[in-house]
Amino acid sequence: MFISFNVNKFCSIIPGNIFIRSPFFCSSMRILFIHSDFIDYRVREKAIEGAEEYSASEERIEECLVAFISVESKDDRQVAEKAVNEIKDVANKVDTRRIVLYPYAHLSSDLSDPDTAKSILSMIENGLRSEYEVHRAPFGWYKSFTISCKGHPLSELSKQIGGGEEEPEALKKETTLKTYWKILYDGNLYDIDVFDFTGHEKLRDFVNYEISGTRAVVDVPPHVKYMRSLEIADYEQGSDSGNLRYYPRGKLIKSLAESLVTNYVLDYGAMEVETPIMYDYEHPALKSYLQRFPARQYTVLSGDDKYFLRFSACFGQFLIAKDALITYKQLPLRLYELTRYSFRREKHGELVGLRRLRAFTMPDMHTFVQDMETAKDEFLKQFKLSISVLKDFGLDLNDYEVAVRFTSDFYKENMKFIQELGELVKKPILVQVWEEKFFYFVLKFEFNFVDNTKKAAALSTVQIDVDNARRFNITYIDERGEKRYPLILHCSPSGAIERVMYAMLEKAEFLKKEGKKPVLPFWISPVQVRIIPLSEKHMEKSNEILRMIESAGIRVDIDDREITMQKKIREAEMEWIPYIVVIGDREVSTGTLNVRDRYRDKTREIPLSEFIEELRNCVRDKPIKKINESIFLSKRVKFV
RNA sequence: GCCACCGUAGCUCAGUAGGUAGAGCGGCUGACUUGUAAUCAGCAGGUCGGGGGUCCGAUUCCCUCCGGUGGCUCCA
Repeated sequence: MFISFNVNKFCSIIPGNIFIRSPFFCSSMRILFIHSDFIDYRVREKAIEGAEEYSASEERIEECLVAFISVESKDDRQVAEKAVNEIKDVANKVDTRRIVLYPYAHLSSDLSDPDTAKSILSMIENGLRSEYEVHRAPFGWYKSFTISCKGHPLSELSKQIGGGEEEPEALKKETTLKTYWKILYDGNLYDIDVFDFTGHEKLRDFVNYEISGTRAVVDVPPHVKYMRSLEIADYEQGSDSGNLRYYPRGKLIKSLAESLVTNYVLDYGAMEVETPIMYDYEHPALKSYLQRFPARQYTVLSGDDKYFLRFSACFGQFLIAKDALITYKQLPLRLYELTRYSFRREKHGELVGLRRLRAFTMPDMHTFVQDMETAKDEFLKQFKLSISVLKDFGLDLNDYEVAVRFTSDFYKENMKFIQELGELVKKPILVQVWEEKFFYFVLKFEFNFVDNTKKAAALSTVQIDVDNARRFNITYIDERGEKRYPLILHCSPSGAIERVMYAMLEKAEFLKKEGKKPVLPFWISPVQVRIIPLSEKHMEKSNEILRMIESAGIRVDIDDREITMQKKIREAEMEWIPYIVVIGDREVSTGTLNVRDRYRDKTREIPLSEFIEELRNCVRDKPIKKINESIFLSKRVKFV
């Protein structure tokens, strides 16, 4: 599942950092700017044979912009021109007319040959000479220098200038890409600024998040404290940031969530496959694709070979589909994998709890279809599938915001279809229209969860991909025996599993804010029933009841510790356990249970057999797994 | 990636105007044998995130690295 709608610059400006991105893609000139009170350099001795002739021995230039430059192996005239523009840009910002070009090999490990470097430096010098006073330190000499950096915010910058041919067409378009934002409601499209968001506050938060980028200043999102206090997951300092550890309860929740999504997708008609987690940088199909995404992946060096860790299951499934013999009779063909893990080296400042990780678990289904009509039909079905999946996680349409994005061409031909999506959810949705196709897809939706800090995170999503069959050479045989490219739907019916866990925890916090007790859906609660014996003499009866509940496939445990009953109840409540059953003399004699019910927030009397039947109904059609720790609380380890 | 703040016992946090630290919870031991969110007492537990510097002396001041968080930027 490739997900993108915002755009990023191919080469970014990161002050104070010279090595900006992975060197594996294309070469690019590197420049370090220092706005200086002065620079003073002395030429010592020749460093290389091709050193430039130079007569003076010392030079001092006052009040100038010094550009330390490394020319890299593939730099050319085009790069020189860009460099001229960059230097002009910086010179104007710091308001100086005096520029020192200083050849400086140490910014790069992939240098060009000396002749190329000299000619490119000359090109830059000539490009600047008409407007600036340009000084040039000689190339190919060892030099000593003293520099005085002004130290204001713009006085130190590093830039990387990419080669023209390496920059993909699609990325150039980014800057000129036009999009429109609308709200679709009751079959009408409204402008954002005239739409009345009353009663749709979360949608407004989502819209703000998407369009204006405004963010409320708030604390850590509440799911982070729950993720630790409920012993679900935790940061792992021994790994890279964004790679979490899961404790037994978290692992259980995660497994159950994975099973649920997988069951849905298999019922929907997909075939589960498994594909490698790392791929060759030099593979032709992947290479052309990867060029669009600057250094966002983990790199693995194995001997002399370079691999990247997958960021979705797309490659693996596309490479399978490419080699498969597919005929029109077998379409739609659906392949599915639950990627454990997908990897994205998200920026450090972006990582938070379970909301955004560098290693995450992504259910990813690809549906290959013949034509747009079938694609739309599948899109609609998968839209509904996604709603069902999220519902089982306790997330209904009020808990997330719907965004639909498409190209204007697609809209012209499919207005009714888009309106149908709006009618399905019966609430306003955010619409983004691209003037022309920029990504590989023409239509996508996402369900976005807005959390307690008013930040949005995408959950379910489906896209109609019109490009990648061609790129990966995936074909099917049509009715006339000819090879044709299918359309491909990318679908993650839940979004990343960790993100679903995040949404459930954030939703629990919303419940708490409403004065209700935070809780997880019954089927996914790591402990569903806790038995609390009133004293030691009730242990035997407690064990008996435990076995009966357990045999119905319910996760039940027993608090056999020698502490007060009040304390046991308090702790069970803090663990969000749905049902708490105290066993004392009354229960032993009557056989009726007194159940403390967290969903209804009350205690009630119920015969054991009825209680078991009720629980059994709650987990019908849901994945069932055994408890993942000792059933005896006295044997439990505290992980946090 | 940039900027800011934070990192003290297993957890949550207090404190030290520079002289190596304290509470609550948790743990252990003992008493209590309990009817729906914390029974009482005693004990143990810390190279004050890592490294470097200044100083007679650093957990405290400075630098740096790591980790966390917020903002910016960005998000296949």
